[in-house]
Amino acid sequence: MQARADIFKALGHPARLAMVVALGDGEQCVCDLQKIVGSDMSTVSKHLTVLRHAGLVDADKRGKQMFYALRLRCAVEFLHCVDRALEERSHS
Amino acid sequence: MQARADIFKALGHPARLAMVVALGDGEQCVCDLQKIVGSDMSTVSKHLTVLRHAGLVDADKRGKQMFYALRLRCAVEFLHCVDRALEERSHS
DNA sequence: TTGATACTTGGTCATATGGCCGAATAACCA
DNA sequence: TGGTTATTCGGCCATATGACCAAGTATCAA
Repeated sequence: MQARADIFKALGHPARLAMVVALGDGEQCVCDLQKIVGSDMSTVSKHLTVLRHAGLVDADKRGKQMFYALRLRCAVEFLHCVDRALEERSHS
Repeated sequence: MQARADIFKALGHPARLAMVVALGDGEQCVCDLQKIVGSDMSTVSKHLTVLRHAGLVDADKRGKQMFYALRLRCAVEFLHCVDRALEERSHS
């Protein structure tokens, strides 16, 4: 149960979730992800470590850049359902 | 993004996730959920407040018991995908 | 081999989280 | 009314998290 919860926990931060959403469109380097979340690169890097440790993303170093790719695609689908729920809630 | 992350965050604790899984089979009172997670009832109650606040569960008081029910059914489906991923990982 | 770029790691610190305890509240029973 | 059960709320405290800065590592380019 802890391992399963760790996956949700990893997604439970706006910066990490935003990165996962971005990675849904394909791999990105840390520098691109940094532009998206807007925090210090060291902070972004630590967030990516969390995602990687949870098995949500894969890392691949090419040249001096590190490319991250989404591993758990179904996270994006669940997010659609979450968005629909938030949508409904905002209408009441 | 914060609202979306809050949903994942709410599921990001083993006790809360276990309760959500249990609620997947139908509503339960706090006393039943307490037996499942095994912590103090006040702790369980606070966890349920987190789940309720995230919109994951609904609460309904009947008599002296409070019944909680799962609202975001798709969480269970996503959990299946998570389990498959953990399964695969354990085989490597 | 010096310098610049792209990351990661370590340190520090404020804030958030999660646990239990004990007290309040609510509903029902005697 | 008084007692028991079910749940929530308010503290309190230890630990976890997240942010930044500064320093370290790796790769490429001049």
